[in-house]
Amino acid sequence: MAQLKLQPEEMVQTEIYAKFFHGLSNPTRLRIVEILLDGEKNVSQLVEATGATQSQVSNQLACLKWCGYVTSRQEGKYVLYRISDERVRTLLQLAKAIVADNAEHIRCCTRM
Amino acid sequence: MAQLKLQPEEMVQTEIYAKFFHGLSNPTRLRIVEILLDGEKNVSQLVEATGATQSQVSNQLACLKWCGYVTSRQEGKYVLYRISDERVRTLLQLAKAIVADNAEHIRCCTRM
DNA sequence: ATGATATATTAAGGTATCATGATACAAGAA
DNA sequence: TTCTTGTATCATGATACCTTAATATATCAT
Repeated sequence: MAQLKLQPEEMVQTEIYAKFFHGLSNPTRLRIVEILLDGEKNVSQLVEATGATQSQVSNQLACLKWCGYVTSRQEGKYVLYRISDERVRTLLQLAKAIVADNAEHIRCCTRM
Repeated sequence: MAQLKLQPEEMVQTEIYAKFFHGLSNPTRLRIVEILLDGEKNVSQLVEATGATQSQVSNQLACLKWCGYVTSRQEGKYVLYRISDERVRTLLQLAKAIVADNAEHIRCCTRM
């Protein structure tokens, strides 16, 4: 039996944090976050900037929103997304700094 | 067609960072990292502390090692693991701080 | 109202990841 | 050597995740 998804009530702290990190574990989602760190964007702009499909972007934005990385507001027919917490910028910078000395290692990882 | 794993050469920066975050996206792996932040441990101690199987712990340690989170050294018949970069502690603290105001949101996330 | 554009949601299929169990490897003791 | 303990690897099966395509919803213009 593989990993069984827990019900919200039985999810403990560690699982919540793991889920939070999972938010940044997908290249498309991470790219979206990076782009939004440059400023508020609507979905079409994100589609353009990422090269992903509209459906993909919308779905990943939903994930990011659930995880608390982004918030959105409607403006006319557009929906504008932005980073909800400036500390996300620091988080990414820190991760990049840590990765810096290990990039080649991670690149070659075949275990996940 | 779902996600196709890229060859190391064609993996770009964003994918490397995503992979790095993926390292912390599994509860068992994250727990191991948290435990190791308390000090060097051997595999058996980690099995004991996490409640996971030996196989599971070894496998996840391999992932964490590839990602550069931990390093290991042999000492007699034991293999001791430790956090390879103290900044990982900061990374976790920062993540927890960001999550703090969004825990309930993340807990209920059904999109991933 | 209808049509056009922007975004969200859903279902289906394929791939990646994970847990399990078995097995292999390594080091020390007898 | 064999036995024991500690650790790593591998194959299998099950679940989770991602992508795609279709469809639904929303807003604005006509």
